[in-house]
Amino acid sequence: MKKKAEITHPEKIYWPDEHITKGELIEYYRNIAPYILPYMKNRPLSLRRQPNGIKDEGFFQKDASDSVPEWIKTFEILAESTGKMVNYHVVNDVESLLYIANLGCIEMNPWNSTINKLENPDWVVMDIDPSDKNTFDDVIDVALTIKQILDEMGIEGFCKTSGASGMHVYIPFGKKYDYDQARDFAEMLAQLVTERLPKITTLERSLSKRKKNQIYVDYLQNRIGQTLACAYSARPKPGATVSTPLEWSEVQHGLSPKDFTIKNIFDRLDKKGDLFKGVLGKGINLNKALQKLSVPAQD
DNA sequence: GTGTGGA
DNA sequence: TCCACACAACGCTCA
DNA sequence: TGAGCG
Repeated sequence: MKKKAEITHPEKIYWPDEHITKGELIEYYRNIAPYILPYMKNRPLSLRRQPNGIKDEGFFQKDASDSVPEWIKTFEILAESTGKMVNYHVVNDVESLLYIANLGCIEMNPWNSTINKLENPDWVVMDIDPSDKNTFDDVIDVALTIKQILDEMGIEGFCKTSGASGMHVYIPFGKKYDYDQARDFAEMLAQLVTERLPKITTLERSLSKRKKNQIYVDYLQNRIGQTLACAYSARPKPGATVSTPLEWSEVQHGLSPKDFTIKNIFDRLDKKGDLFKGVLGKGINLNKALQKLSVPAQD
């Protein structure tokens, strides 16, 4: 059985403004594989496919078709709402990654948990999702406020650009808690953020009810089956941006998510390495963290 | 992006 | 043989 | 039950 992704239509234009081709996307994933695979390994994958490039709205795909090659790993999960089994792709190696990319999947969206422990996420994620009236400096302020709260709890968080207009802050959970606990923790964090930044943040999910210049702090991404763009995933956005892990010292006004692209990220990785490693670490002690928050330090 | 079915 | 066409999500939340 | 949302 040969493990070899066949690449079709490499000359097809995916980013017309930049004249970036499908072949260049495939090359990006071939080179980024050592960095991105740890965050995709053994996770069910939601595919967002845009086989006609980023100007096309594309479609989501969860169920691997019957025609999936036998060397591609898949994993069946019951979809509660339909009662049907969904056979998810699982990408554990570079050839599988290239197979998925060749389907026109620009953006990789893995679950927050792995197939051997589906109910227990590896991390909590805070999704900072600005309106188009916010500046990226607003997004930075929200990320720094989350960082401040995490500092007060004595726990470490990891920040990345989403590659689009927002940022993601990950907190390692080490498969020690379930999705309900992850969600409750994220909701509490989001609540604290809106208390500290009431002018620019909201927990209101409905777009029509949100004030125009408010950032939605989305804690509901911490549910089974929910996905976000993976660290090091390309995004179907102008400039061919990449969701890029950051040092906290870089998270300051003036930073732009457009600075990190499939063309230039490798220079950065050569210098800084994988800043997201800790996300897969042993995970926080939830009780300890919550105690620190409710009992202010005495001195 | 691919598999199909009818012209 | 060619091409038009079908098909490729889920789950929560709120009204 | 259905529309909205990510």
